[in-house]
Amino acid sequence: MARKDVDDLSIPQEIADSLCSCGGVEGLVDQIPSDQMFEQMQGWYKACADPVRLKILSLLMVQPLCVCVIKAVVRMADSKLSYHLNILKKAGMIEGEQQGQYIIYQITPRAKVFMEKEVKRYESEKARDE
Amino acid sequence: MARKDVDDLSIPQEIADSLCSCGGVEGLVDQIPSDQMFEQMQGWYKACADPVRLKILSLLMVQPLCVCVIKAVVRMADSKLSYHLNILKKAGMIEGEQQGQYIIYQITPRAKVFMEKEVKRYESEKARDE
DNA sequence: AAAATATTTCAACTATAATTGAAATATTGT
DNA sequence: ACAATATTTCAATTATAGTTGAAATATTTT
Repeated sequence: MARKDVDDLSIPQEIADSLCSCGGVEGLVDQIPSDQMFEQMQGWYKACADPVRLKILSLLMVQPLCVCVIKAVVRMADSKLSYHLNILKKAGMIEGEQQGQYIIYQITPRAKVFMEKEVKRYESEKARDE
Repeated sequence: MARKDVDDLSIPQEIADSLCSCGGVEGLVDQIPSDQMFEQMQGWYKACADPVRLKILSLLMVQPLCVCVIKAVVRMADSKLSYHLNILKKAGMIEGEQQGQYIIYQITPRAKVFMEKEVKRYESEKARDE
């Protein structure tokens, strides 16, 4: 079965051999996560695919903040900031709670773990490159 | 200076207090990475913000593969696949090398480290949720 | 209850990303 | 040189994401 898959594709011998030893195209697919998982993982990467949103996440790693303080740092129109906050909220990376006149946002524990790891990874790579 | 920043914003007392103890808006900014870093980090998240591209990365974590094998797994038009491969290549997450008739792609070491960590993180979170 | 402040929502618009199919390029086998 | 296969490139289109400014909502202060 696996052999057949591989033969049908007419691929380079080297690739074909190792493909066979891992069970052909079928075996390959068995070794990777499910489509559903890629679908879900994608969400956070989309949310993080913007420098302003990464900055907001970093700010909230320091402490919870109201929108006005975030605004004072990122300097953009209210509605624009609100749009980006909403994307992070929908992705489950931040949560907002009304406190009186203000809405205080905080980073979710899971997003904090993610960001801590990522900042470390990035910095260790940068350090190695120098 | 920091005190002034905070007063100008007229923010909730609780936030104001902790903002002051960390040096006001200025102090806050000092504690987060540079804009340039967010700009650079963004690149990989953009590249990963698509389930097909995540799947391709996972496939290449198993072994280097020619385009035709990747195509056999992800099942899409050549030009579409090529488009996504190019995005991963431009982001520095994969590299392609012509070998005869074929082009063999492989994941870069840095991208492999990233993906390994991410898959682990995702799975440990999923495990905790159950 | 009216005015002030903080924040969000909405609709119109602009910009960027993804898809499509045809044509181009590169390599191999005849 | 020619036909076949693998892959990319291109231009046109469609779809999605981001921006803008005005209006709406929520809360507090007067």
